[in-house]
Amino acid sequence: MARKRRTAEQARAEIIEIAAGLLESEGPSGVRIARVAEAMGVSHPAILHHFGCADGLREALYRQISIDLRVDALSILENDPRGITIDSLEAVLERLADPKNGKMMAWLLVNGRDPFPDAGEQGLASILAMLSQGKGISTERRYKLMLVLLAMYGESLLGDHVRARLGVDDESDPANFRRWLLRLVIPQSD
Amino acid sequence: MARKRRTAEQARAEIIEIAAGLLESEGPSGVRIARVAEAMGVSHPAILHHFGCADGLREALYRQISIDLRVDALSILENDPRGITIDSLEAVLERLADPKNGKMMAWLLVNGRDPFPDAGEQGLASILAMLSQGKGISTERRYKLMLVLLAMYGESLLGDHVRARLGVDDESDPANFRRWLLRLVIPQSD
DNA sequence: TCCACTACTTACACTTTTGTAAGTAGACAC
DNA sequence: GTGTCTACTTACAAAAGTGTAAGTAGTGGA
Repeated sequence: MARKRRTAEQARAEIIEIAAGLLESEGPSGVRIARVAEAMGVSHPAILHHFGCADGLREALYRQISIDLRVDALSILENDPRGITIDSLEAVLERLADPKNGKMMAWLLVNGRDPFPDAGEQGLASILAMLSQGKGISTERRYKLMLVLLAMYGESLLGDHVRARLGVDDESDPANFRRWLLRLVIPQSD
Repeated sequence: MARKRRTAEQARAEIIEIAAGLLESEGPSGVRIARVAEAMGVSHPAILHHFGCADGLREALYRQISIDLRVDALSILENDPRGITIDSLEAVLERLADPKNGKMMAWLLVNGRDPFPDAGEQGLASILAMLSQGKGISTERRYKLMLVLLAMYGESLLGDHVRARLGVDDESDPANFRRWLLRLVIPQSD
């Protein structure tokens, strides 16, 4: 059989990427070494070669997803030359609220994983600083931060479902909702 | 072997209850007919007898969980003789935000299930009425409702994780947060 | 060009999970 | 009591999923 040879690093990355895709498209039962190997076009022992055992792959997938979820959103803050602005915050919220994140997050949670493992607190801390405007953190401001985070994670998980129940099918509603929320918690941001 | 005989209805209810318990305590891999049968003290074909196949059980479990999630919270509104009050709303939020719901919800979502299937809109509609105070529903008020719902579902799913990241370990914090949130969206409720 | 390394293959074995066939026993009707 | 119904049992079979052993084929270095 024609064989494609990757570096170990490439292979591991590709396997995880495909496993993540299967998780999203087929649900948890798509994350099996035989299924992943099939989707990737390799034999299933090739997967075992790189991850040791089936749970090894899942473990690596947990890690990668939790990293992606964070990096994806926070890289915006780090890369915006103007620093933290209302616009960049809004972009962060958009990423946080992305329904694609929802399924991944749900998988982590239902498997008892911490969705925020051992990362630097950079992201939360900087948002916090924005909200507290250098005056030190009050309970009020912390609640605002939690509200925004929980609402956006809630949005990613079941925003579409809630809108369906409320009979809303305006495509721009999620964006409007995010903007409304930012103005609610940062009043001077009109 | 000593045999306990239930009605078909009782058996199905008991099986689902035990399966739900296993889902919470052992995660998705606990929901297998052999495991459920063991926990219930029957042979595994007994499960198949009532649900046809393994997926039949899971399907029934999806249904039951989505019903329970709703009924649990909304029965408070329906049973409170004073009608909808700030206190009863707060009790609803507490139920919505219960971490036990989180795992169940996550399981529904990661398996592509609608967490709010085909139920009467009673619950949401009555909360909506409370927020709109009979004046008809504005976008502002709908956003407030969505904010509360999404934040509380977010809380149920990962409130504890977010608090851990922010270094909060005050046990009464979730309750305080809920009260703060209600005052934020219903200003006259101090 | 040869060699070492290892990403990958095929073939097989094992375990886990699901499903089936046939029969057993508890409850209810008469 | 006798009989019918069906919730449940045991025993077996099939399938799915995982893991192992041994060998093959790319790739990079000498």
